[in-house]
Amino acid sequence: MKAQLRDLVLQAIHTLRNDATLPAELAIPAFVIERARSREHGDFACNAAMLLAKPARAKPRELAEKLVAALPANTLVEKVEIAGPGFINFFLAAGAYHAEVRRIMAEGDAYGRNASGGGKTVGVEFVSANPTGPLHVGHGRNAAIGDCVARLLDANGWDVKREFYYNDAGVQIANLAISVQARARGIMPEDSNWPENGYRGDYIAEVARAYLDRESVVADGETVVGAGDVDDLDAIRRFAVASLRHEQDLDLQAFGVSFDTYFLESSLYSDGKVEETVRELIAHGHTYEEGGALWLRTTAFGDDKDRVMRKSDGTYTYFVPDVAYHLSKWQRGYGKAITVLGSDHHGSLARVKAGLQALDCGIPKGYPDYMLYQMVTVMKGGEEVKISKRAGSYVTLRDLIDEVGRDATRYFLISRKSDSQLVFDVDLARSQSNDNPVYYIQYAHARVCSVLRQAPEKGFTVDLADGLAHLDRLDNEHEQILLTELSKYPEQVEAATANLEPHLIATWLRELANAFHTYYNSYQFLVEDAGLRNARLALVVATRQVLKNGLDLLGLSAPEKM
RNA sequence: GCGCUUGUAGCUCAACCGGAUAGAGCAUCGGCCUUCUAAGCCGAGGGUUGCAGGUUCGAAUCCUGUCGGGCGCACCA
Repeated sequence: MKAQLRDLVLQAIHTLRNDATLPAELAIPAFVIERARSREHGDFACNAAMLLAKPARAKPRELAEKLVAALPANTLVEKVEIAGPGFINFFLAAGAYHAEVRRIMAEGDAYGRNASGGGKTVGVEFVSANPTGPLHVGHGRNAAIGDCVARLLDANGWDVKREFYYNDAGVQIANLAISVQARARGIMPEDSNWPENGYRGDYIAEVARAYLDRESVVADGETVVGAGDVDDLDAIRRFAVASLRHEQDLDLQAFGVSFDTYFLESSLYSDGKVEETVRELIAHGHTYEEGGALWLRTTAFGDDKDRVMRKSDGTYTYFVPDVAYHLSKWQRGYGKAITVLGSDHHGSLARVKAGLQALDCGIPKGYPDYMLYQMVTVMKGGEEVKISKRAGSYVTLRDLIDEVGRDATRYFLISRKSDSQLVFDVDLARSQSNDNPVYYIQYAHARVCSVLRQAPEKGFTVDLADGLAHLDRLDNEHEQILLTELSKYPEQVEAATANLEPHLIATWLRELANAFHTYYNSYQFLVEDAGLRNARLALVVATRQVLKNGLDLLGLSAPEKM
């Protein structure tokens, strides 16, 4: 709808330029067509006249008059008004909304999708937790954001690859192995000889027990059997990594999130990618030696200080494989890449981007896009919760899912802008039976299903084709509001994707559900008048379809009964 | 100290990258079930958008300053 109106205004501007009302050399300003905030202002508003006023040296309202006079005739628009400082307000014909309902019915699950991605490949990297423990709430927020963004990009016609990157060989993993070994030897976290930075959670004891019992565990397509030998630290490490990867997979499965690729940091070393990256950086002359270390001149690419690549002990700092990893994304054809990252890591953005630019291999300047999210605080009974028994020092994602359910957890974690801090109120999410917003939306879906179940019981056949032929019977205010709301969905999908703001979908779905519930409470759908009845049923079935499509974008279920 | 980010109703958050009278939920108060599920609907109160300037037809939004949160400033990951 927006695009059509934009075209009309553009044509009007051209007309005015041709008849010299506007200077011929005048640049076309970046005017917007936007949804009117209030119904008195019509359906859409355009600010073109106000933006043109100054360069054309005309009064905005007079210019608006001329623009309106120059608008080509169109069946979409019923009335145009000029208001306020010079807004051009469009009132759409009822037929424009009826056409949208027919489109929803015809396109079904595809309604709201678009092809703007052109089938190009985008890599979305998210979660990327090291296998040192169960996933925590922060990983949950990361997973919810990453998964929804992936779904959004898919709905915009991108070929989406979901990727999980993890470190399976670094300092933290060594620490994990030592912790499990200590547990296997019967040492407790309270004991004086417990390793200094050891992981203290109960899950470490479970891994140790499974290792000693020679259990087998499957992770990332491989089976690892516990060797049972307390002194074989390498075997312990392999078993522990597999165990925790397996555990994280169960967490992700419970959360409804899956990946196309699990990328191991160690593979960057074994495939020579790290060495290759270092060679390239040296070859392009952006490195220097100082104090026995090899430095990268990242300040030449916008970083605030140069970074060490190879320490004086000969090992690499973590940022080198990070650059190698993102290079690998580029080489694997991810023309666009999005990395979802906790904002506590934002310091690493500049240096990774700098590293990629220093490679001078055609990677675009802003590559990759980062989505940063702030920390999550969990509240329960008015107090902050910091501990879970299993993990010790943090609240696990699994705790939340078990306590408030998958849908509610996802909704709460996705419903706020990612760069603001999030308070997860367990009591609100759980008292959920009543207050939870996700139920409110799902209930609207279930209500439509219920109406359709009731129809035959009342002796009515549901004839949607007849309904579509009688959409002009929908003339009350609530129906108008609902029709308008439905037509916004494609715009919402576009906006949420363009700005990487999945919470917009969550917010908007609530508005759609509200429009439906209000309608439901004001009018009976199953009325005697067949034309009216079928028209109303067509409208609510279209509503159900859009609710379902939106819920699906957030990875939420659309129940038929509640 | 420097950098990133954030500040909107009592609480949790929106506001379509500058638009018209700043909107929802929770909480509070008051109404609506012999009619398709009351997990719902309707109404009321509640605001100097942290503060002070600036930019212009117009600012919660952009700029400057200032105050308060969060995070980061390693030859750690």
